Amino acid sequence: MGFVSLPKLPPTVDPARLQAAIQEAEELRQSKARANINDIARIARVSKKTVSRVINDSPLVKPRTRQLIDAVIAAAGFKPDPQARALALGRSFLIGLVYYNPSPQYVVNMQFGILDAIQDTDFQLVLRPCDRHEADYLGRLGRFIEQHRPFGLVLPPSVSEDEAVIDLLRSLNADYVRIASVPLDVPARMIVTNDAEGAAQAARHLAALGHTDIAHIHGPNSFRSAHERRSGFRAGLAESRIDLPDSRLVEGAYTFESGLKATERLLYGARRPTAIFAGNDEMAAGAYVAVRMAGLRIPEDISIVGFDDTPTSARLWPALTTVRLPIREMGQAAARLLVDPPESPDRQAQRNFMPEIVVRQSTGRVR
Amino acid sequence: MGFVSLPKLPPTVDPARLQAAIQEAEELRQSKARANINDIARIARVSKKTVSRVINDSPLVKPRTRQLIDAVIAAAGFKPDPQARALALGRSFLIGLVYYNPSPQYVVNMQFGILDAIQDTDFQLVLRPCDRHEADYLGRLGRFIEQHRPFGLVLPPSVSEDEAVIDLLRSLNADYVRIASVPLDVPARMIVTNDAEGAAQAARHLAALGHTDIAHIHGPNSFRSAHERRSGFRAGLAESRIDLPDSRLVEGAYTFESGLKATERLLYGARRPTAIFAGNDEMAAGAYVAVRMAGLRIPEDISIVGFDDTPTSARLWPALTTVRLPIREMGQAAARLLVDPPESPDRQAQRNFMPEIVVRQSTGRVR
DNA sequence: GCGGAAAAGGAAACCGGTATCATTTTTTCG
DNA sequence: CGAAAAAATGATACCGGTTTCCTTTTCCGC
Repeated sequence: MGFVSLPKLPPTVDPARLQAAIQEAEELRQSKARANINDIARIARVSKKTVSRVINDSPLVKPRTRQLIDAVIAAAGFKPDPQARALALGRSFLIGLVYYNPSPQYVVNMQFGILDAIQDTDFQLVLRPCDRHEADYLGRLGRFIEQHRPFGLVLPPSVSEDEAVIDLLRSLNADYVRIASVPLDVPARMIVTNDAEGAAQAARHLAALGHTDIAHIHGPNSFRSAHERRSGFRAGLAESRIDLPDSRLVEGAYTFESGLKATERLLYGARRPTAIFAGNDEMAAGAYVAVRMAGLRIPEDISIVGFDDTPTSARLWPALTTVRLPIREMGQAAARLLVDPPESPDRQAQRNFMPEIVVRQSTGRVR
Repeated sequence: MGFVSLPKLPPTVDPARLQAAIQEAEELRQSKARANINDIARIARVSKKTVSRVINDSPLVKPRTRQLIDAVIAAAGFKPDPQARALALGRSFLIGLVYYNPSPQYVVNMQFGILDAIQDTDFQLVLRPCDRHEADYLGRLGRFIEQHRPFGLVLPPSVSEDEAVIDLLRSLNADYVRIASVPLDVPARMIVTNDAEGAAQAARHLAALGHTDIAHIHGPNSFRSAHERRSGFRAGLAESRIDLPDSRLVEGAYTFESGLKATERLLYGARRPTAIFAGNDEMAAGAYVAVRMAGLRIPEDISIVGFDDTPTSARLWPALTTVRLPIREMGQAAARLLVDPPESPDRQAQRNFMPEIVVRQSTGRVR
């Protein structure tokens, strides 16, 4: 009769030794403010390199050893010092958010998104606003990167389209993720929003309400999003055979004031449009003021649509019909792309975001 | 005849040696990505400790030596590594902004203020939003501090009043500056705004317009600012012998929605007030919507005053009369208090800020 | 010119991790 | 069973600064 060959059990750590080590680790925790890797190594009776391997999930540690070290780490409440790791690794645990001066709502949402993603990790979010009109804005950014060696950078729209910035980052070998309305880079470095489709939805909505005389206040021509939104809007209108002549286009700067001025131009032109699609909510807010100053009503006299769905839109009266961009989620996805290891399933996370129209009270049937 | 005793010239560094060192430093700059303190020491033919002394402005370095080392540092483009300094010093160069979820406008302004102050320094701004309603919010904050040993923390109103947070910071020996409407701490750790006086200005403005039937939507009772603004407003009205009975007070939450709800309560009460003072701009924006939904006009039927002067106020229509709080400047002052050495003249900078009323179009004479 | 104090500077350890490479242990297999 | 191969671990240097403590210079009055 033969012996059944039992599957070999993984050799387990000597319980007595484990207990003793845990005991010692807990005593350490009481006495000393903060355990370091040497303490852990001493208590577990291994070298600090082995502890380092455990910390970094190296596969070269025997399960038995790992179990012991993990127990000691937990009992001692040890957390590796980010500063020391940063020094040794030659890169810090900072995630930089680089932005020009967009609407506060937008930045704040993006910030929250990134913070969601790095919650409870060693990563920290640092803010790097920069002024494109300042002569040395690239120098500033470059010095920051050389000095602090951030783990990665998130580039929201507008910065993401600045090739001078990208060239700088490449030359400094810095990791980054670009957020834009068109794929400007390899997929691993991009979060893409289909702004064109969002704008088309706005167009369909206005068309369905019977509007035919429609104007569009677009963002600066140097912004890809302005392009995408304009052409998407035009395409959406074309589906209903509505024309968007150049005379119905006004360029704004994505700011409240520019929206106000642009709307005034539209209102006092030859024929007043019955609907205005603003390139973002800020400009839509400006349009509201211009319309009111002209003594007109929203939406009875004129319908207005925005883009972004920042909290502003719900604060306006009547509440603004707008195209929702999931900014927070996008920030989260961008940060994950930086932070999660490439083979991680999270790394496969959403990289394409589809805007969606949110119908509120600023649009109505044409009279 | 006596010799005129000339003031002894400080011994100057040997020009030849200086030139040679600068030359060498510049070559280094070309060749190597990044100079470190050892390179500087070698080129200047001093020990790294002496270089360290120069970096840290120690008075124990002879002017001649300092001149030489400074020249080498400049020629080599050397900047000490913040990570390494942080490790050695046991504290990082991070300034943490800890906040609950206030209005985005407020946070963004505060962020800009802090960034103004740490511009071109090694300090970085990191964001630490926290949710007071989460069970472990103190634990999270504590772990952050123990792990990252931030240089200092800025606590805007509301967090600044949370004694549990303060106790935690004290126990962890963390440096902080509190921003609040009353002096809660030693002057070196406080930025104080006189909210009561700001609210009194609002009261005087409304009184001057002939209003006597006035309501106030105040912030949560747990906020000092709500207290200060309410009592300041009441005192300001009292100067004109106008009463602010408890029946004219409604508690809000400093949010848009709460402002809307509170205003509805006021409008549908027994007698409609002719003016409403909202505790902040967000609630004022909510009041606008409630007033509009009730079919009333601003300011003809009802005057509205806000507080903070966030960008929102100018985006409303009609533009909101509000009390301006110099949030950005306050953030700047708070960061300076943390960053500038105590004996620095900047440290004597403004610590008390006086709000100021900004009259726009949302207030008018009572009918 | 000399002794002693003060000023200036340096050697080596340290902060808390990681990397390289050699060494020890374990496994595999003839 | 024993040798070679593979796996696991450790000794030591290193990242780039600061600190401790000791040595050398400089300055001063006599």
